[in-house]
Amino acid sequence: MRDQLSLTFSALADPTRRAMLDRLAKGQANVSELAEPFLGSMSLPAVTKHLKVLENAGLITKKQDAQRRPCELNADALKDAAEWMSHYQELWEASLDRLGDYVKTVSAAQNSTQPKTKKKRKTRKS
Amino acid sequence: MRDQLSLTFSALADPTRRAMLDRLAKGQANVSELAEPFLGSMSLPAVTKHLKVLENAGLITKKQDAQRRPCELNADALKDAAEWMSHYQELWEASLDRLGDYVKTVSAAQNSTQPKTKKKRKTRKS
DNA sequence: CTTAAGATTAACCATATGGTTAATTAACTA
DNA sequence: TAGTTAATTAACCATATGGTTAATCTTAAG
Repeated sequence: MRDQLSLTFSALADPTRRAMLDRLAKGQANVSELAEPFLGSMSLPAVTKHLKVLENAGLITKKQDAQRRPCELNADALKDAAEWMSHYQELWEASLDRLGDYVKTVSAAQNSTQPKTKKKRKTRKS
Repeated sequence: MRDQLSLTFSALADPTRRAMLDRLAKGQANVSELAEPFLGSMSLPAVTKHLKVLENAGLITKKQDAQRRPCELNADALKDAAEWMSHYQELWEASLDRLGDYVKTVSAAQNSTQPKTKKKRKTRKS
């Protein structure tokens, strides 16, 4: 998955890895600390692999402290992904507006004695 | 990949699919229209599969118009993912602030040694 | 009725992903 | 030195992903 944006989204596409980032958002943690919530459901090498994915995506960095590997979140690596998504924000906000309009319309219709009927129109021609 | 957030991020983790969403952000398009930019590099069934991924993630919907399948963006499906990422925004802004502080520090140091030099201009963002 | 257009499905293949257990490395500790 | 702790690497396995070609389906157009 060559491009950076794909690497980022791919790294986020796993609940274990997102939980690890959530944990790191509260501060540094070494591997066994990060692993602790998951050791009931997966092994330590599996955790190592997840951390490798996050590291390759640039979302975390590992330091060294004796045998420990304190991991640190690099929230900056989320910026490009967030920016990509922000281009769509106006679109989903627009759809929320349309929902709001619909709610208003229904509400108005209920209040009126002669509700306006909406014609259903078959729209041709994209 | 059971949970919705993973489905969404996973769907976004491919440049072809992101390009398709970008196209759909400009309005409806049927499958062959969406496929057109990629037919030099992949077959139509491959396009169908990508669209299936987007559809399963709820990011697009397909209608029917004779043999055509006009696809529509559902930007709303990005909201949860965007919200998840927004929790990290303050963190990367904090790191930018630290960068800003660093730049100021360096700049101040330069000004003290070379009082008449112009301030360094920060590189623009896209 | 036959053919063409638009798209999907089926069958298949190579590689990636997410997990395992066992072995190994690295650094502290008794 | 021997043992323990923290983490990684190796080898392996099952399933998912992203692609292919060939066949199929559906609807429109001759």
